[in-house]
Amino acid sequence: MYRKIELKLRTLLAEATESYLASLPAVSPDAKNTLADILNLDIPKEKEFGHLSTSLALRLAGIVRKNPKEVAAGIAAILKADSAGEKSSPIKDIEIKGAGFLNIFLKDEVFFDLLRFVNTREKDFGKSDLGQAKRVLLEFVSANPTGPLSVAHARQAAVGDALANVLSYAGYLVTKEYYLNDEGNQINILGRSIRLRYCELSGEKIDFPDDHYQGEYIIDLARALWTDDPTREKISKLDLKQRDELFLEYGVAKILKVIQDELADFGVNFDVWYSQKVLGKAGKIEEVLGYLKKRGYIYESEGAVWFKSTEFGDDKDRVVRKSDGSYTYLAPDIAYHKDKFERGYEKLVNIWGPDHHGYIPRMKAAVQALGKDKDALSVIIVQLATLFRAGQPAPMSTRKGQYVTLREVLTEVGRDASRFFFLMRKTDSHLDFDLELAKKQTSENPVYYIQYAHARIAGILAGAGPAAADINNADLSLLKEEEEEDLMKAIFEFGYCLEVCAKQLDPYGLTTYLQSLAAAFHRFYDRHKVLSPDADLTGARLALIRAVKVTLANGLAILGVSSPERM
RNA sequence: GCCCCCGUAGCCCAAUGGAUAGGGCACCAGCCUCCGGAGCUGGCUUUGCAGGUUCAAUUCCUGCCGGGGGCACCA
Repeated sequence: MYRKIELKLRTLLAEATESYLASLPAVSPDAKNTLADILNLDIPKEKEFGHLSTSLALRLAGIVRKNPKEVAAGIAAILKADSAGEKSSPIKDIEIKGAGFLNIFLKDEVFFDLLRFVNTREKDFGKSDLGQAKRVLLEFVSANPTGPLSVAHARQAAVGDALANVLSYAGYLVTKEYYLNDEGNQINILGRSIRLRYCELSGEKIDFPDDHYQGEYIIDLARALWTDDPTREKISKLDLKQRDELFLEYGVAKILKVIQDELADFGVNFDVWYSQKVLGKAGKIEEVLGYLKKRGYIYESEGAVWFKSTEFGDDKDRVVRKSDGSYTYLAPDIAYHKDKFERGYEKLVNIWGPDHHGYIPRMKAAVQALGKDKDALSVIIVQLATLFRAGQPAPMSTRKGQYVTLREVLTEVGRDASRFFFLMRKTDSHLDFDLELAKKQTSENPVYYIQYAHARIAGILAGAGPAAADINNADLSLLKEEEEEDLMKAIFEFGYCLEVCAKQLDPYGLTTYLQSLAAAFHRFYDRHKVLSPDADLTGARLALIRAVKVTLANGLAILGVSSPERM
């Protein structure tokens, strides 16, 4: 709905601008060519500046060497003349303000259509064709199955899932994928960690190395094997290599199950779990190295095999096969990304933790070595979330086995609050997560503030009786109060907000949007009564608040937060 | 050594290069005969420093200061 209006206005503005340029005596051909780049359309902060605004004239002024206000007046005059007689034009009025801003006011009908659209289409409200059905592979979390998920993974999961929803609404075809590092060094260490704990239980004296997994859960896993008589019997008959294999496979399977359950309880579901082991078994690593070698991006030095990533802007070349013959993480990763492209995805989005940010240049290099544009891969770095409890930061450290888990946060503050809080800051900014605030059921807590607005509307609609049934035939022209207009504008802005989120590959903007929408509703509610003896006005207001409810619900759903009818 | 994030009011944070830099907390003063007071209204004080690009910089670039975090033939 927003997108439809936006595209219409863009067309009208472009046409008017072209006519204006044609009317000038001599204009460099650049002016017309750059039009698409400089034609911005924004929702201004101040309502006196219209529903939508463009600084097109300011940008164009320099190119055509004219006064910005003059340019604005020229374009506005043509635009007004063009849309005056045309019924399909959404423009009610255009004003020139400030240095040369073109401020566009939309017809009331646009907003009435909007309300009817929202109340009819409900869950579809907010969807657009921005993504042009492009296939996107969104890979996130992808934590090694060597322990329960941490708070860092929790934020990545919240961001990834919400972003998937944002992109789906924006018209992309999104697949959510978890890359499972189920072999390699860390997994071998996991197997050995369990074995050592097992030996310990059998009474053997062991030396548990620092770089092994220290967590309690390793002991629990070992104990489960030790206390099961048939299993213990079976293990005693295996040789050392077979034992290691058993410990490793058992550990991965159990921990993977833990991770999957945690994510499911967090409301995050993946479409694909992609195994590194399977990738390797299919020979894709050798295949991609051969492919790169043929293209001249592979060489040997110091006994190791190197990928010439400097060719594509990386600081230094990177080892893909170590001098001991084993692969680095990079080798299967290049193979994995090649496979993503081969599965038909045009756009790859990876969500990584901050410990991987130095990894971006080499992965971008790999993508280019595979013959793709470097923009075919976007990497989003999710900065760490620091937990606070009563003003004190809670410690987190993956290696020491002393970290706060997703499970703990989930248990303490619940799914809705935790998912919302993880999204409250820009994804690549640090986030302080206040556990006490997240648990509070007051207006200080933004989740409750928004959900309360939703529940409040549900309460009114429930109390409206038969008046609510005929919502789409209401006379919306009765909505004339300032707070009513503010609400309609806020609903209109939903599509704009989603578009910005999709373009920035960051869902966090929705959290502030929803807070302001809820605030606009509470303000309206405080000043005007929905249910009144005036049946027509009641009908119109019911239509309005129902549209608010749908918008809140859609926004919350995108973030993975529920929208309760009662609280 | 290299890299990433952040410096906005007493505190926490907004602002896709735009117009008078927004909101919350706290503080002070108000609002229930009325659809949920988990709400609303009014008041108060701000862009770390120095340059640069631009018609326009909180935003982009360079340097510095301060805070947080990360990286090495680990994943």
